[in-house]
Amino acid sequence: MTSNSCCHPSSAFIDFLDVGGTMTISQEIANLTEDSGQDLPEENVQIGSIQGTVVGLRYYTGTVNRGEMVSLVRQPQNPYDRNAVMVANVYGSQVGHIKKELAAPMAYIMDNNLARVEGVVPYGETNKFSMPVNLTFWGKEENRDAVHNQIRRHGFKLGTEFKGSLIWYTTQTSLGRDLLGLSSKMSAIPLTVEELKNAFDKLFDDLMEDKTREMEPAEAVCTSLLPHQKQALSWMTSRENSNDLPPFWEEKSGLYFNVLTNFAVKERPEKVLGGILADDMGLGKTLTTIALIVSNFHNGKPLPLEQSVRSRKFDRNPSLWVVGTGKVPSGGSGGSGARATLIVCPLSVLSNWLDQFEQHIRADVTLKVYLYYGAERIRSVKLLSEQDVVLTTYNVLSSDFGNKANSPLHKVNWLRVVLDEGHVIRNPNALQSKAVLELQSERRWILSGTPIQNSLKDLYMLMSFLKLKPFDVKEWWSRIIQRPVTMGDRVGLKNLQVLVKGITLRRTKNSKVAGRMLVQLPERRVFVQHVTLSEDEREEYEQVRKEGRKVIGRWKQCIYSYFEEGTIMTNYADVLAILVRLRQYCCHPGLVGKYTGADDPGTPSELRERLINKITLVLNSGSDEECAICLDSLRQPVITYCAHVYCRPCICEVIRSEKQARCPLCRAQIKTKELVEYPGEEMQAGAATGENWRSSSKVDALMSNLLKLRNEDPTVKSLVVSQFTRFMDLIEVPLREYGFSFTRLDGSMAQKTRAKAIQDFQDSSPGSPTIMLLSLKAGGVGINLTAASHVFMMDPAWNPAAEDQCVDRCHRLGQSRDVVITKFIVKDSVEENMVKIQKKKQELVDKAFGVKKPQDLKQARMEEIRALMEI
DNA sequence: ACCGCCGGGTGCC
DNA sequence: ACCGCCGGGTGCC
Repeated sequence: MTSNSCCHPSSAFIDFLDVGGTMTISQEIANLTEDSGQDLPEENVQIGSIQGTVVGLRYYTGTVNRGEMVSLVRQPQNPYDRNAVMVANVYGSQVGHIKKELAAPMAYIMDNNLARVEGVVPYGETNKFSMPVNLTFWGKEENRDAVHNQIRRHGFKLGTEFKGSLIWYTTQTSLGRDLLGLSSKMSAIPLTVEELKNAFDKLFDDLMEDKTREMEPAEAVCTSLLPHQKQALSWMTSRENSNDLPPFWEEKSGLYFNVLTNFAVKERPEKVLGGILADDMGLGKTLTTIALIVSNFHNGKPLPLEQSVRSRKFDRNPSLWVVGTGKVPSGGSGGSGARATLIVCPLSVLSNWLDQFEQHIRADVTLKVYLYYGAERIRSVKLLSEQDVVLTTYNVLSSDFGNKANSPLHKVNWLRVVLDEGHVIRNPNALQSKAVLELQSERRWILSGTPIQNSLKDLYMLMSFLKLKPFDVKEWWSRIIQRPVTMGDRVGLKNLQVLVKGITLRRTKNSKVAGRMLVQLPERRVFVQHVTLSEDEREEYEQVRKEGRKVIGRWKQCIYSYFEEGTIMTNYADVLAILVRLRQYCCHPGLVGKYTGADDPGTPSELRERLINKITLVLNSGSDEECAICLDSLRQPVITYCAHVYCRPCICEVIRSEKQARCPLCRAQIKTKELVEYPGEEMQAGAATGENWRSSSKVDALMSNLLKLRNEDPTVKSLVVSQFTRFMDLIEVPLREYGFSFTRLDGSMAQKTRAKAIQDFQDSSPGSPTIMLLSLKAGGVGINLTAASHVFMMDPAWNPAAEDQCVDRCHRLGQSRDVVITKFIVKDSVEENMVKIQKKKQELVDKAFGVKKPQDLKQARMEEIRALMEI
């Protein structure tokens, strides 16, 4: 028998998808040093099993069924025995305790994280005083001996399976075995990596059976819905009005029974009203949601709205944004009386929601929309409850939640909570995730174009938000879905598919309705324009390249031979620093700041200098870095000693809320006084946008394109995209000089200015800006820039997906012209190297999964770094 | 608990 | 009998 650790597909290969994802540099660096998670099969093998006894049944109310899964919880504070191990059922009710003799070694194993213990009660469910429990130990291979020894020292012995249980339990599926706590070594042949990848790809591909019924929106919606939007509306409405039991629950002789855990309760499990709308970007999730809000109030009736002869007064500035007159009709709200829908979204799409409400709701009806945002927001539970819609951001929500005493959003009983770009709550440790879980609502929706970012772990948070019992508790999610699936268990995968299918609607741009494409988008054509540096530029570039090679040469040896994690991280950051300089030279020599070479971090002041270098690098990389806590653009950026960058308020909140605060990205200990601030721009070399401005080959190439375009058709609008905001500063000079009207959007802009910039650009009246300077990641997804039909990519990004997403902002629903994309690449430079890496990443994503094990994953990362160093 | 364990009652065959 | 045996009281951690 081979060991479990050798050939099972692991979640690592799913994580590896991230190469095509949208990682920021600091996340990339963090990933190099991080272990790849806790649930890799290598760390999650079956160490052994033993039958134990649950005692003290008569003192507790929790009951179990034959074959039911139970959880084991340490009770170190138990006054009778500090080794106490409590046994609880799926709803968390205590069933009893593990008999103390066995609890003693279990306590040691659990407290020292040698293994996780899972229990299943095989029979004896009606016993009065005690019952057997099959215990299975899961943990890292390296802990196997320690666990076995510990058990043996107390006079027990771990076996590999339970004897006799199969006599009455005939299910031959691996799930059946799992329910008994049996070894899954006996399971059917596990899925191969390819099969699992395929299954994963298809996870959200719904065949649309039962989901093709259409529904007309309420009259208050003045936009006519496309067929697929009517289908989504119909499906969402039926999800909200459903009386069905949640997935995997059945009614059996007056009891409600969960077929996966064998758990039964008298009370009907709470209905899960809502789900995941996972349509591709541009299919109109926002419009569909607006239609849902006004079309499906209580009892399947439309939201009662007053008609008004007055035309709508539209004013963006006041925080109270009421469409029409302000009176709330009293009648018509049946049931609980909950009225308001809360929409939580990233800052970048806030204005889009307002636009869409204005655009799609008839001007003569009264829809109360309150923008709960900004310092002036009114924290009144009453006011919020009386709205039809309350719009807010993840930041506002978590910042209110942070001040526990005063979070009005958490005191309202919402009719509906909608999480836009809901995948941002994928990290359960983030404050905003916790804040979102605490919201009280009858119905819950997640809107997301990318419901699974990189692994199953992300899905857990979504289940948790939807309150899909028992998957809202980590242990049950892991036992029933995550672990079986990552170990290639077919039944586990089947369950996952049933689960996802029941609550998700996903269509892609390529989906078909009755044989026709959902949406026919205009073409998009990509041209690469090679730029040759002038002699002067080439000379400077070569100078910097030589310096860089010298620095890199110094570490190459230690990287090529094996490497210490710490060294590799700092070196990787330094390699990136050198590369940023070269990339800047390719764009414009005026971009390049002074490079302060980094040697060993010795004294704190040197460390400090290194950290300042690093944060400067991150912020100037032009990638509009996100804070990993709020997942929004960095505000008051600070860097930790472990070299991770966050917003100061976010990380301070983390430090405040935990006794032993740890870095959310790498779990290193962090302290407020060790945070290093970004010193600001003053140490930058002046970008020379003033009198001594000079052009560059790339700027010349851009300008000649723009001028030619204006000659051909003066109404054509273009996006000029760069990762370097200071490059955008430089480009502004010739744009002005040649009389272009332009606007600008970058990560540093406040919400108001952003919205204004987008609005101005989208405006088609004569004299409106024809060019938008756009920083690659500004604002994230969701922004609508369909006025543009040309995109100029000034500098290549590490990540091809980031470029695609950027193009998607104009190549989406509403675009009437073909979209032409021009990518500038400097010949014989780091940029060509980057294009190669882009291609490699894309290949990996496409055919993917040649990589299974974390070692290979690390190897792949190393290959990438090596490739990067070939400058 | 139709057990094990405890401790009091008891004591030839 | 400083034992064995009996049978009642009792019972998670």
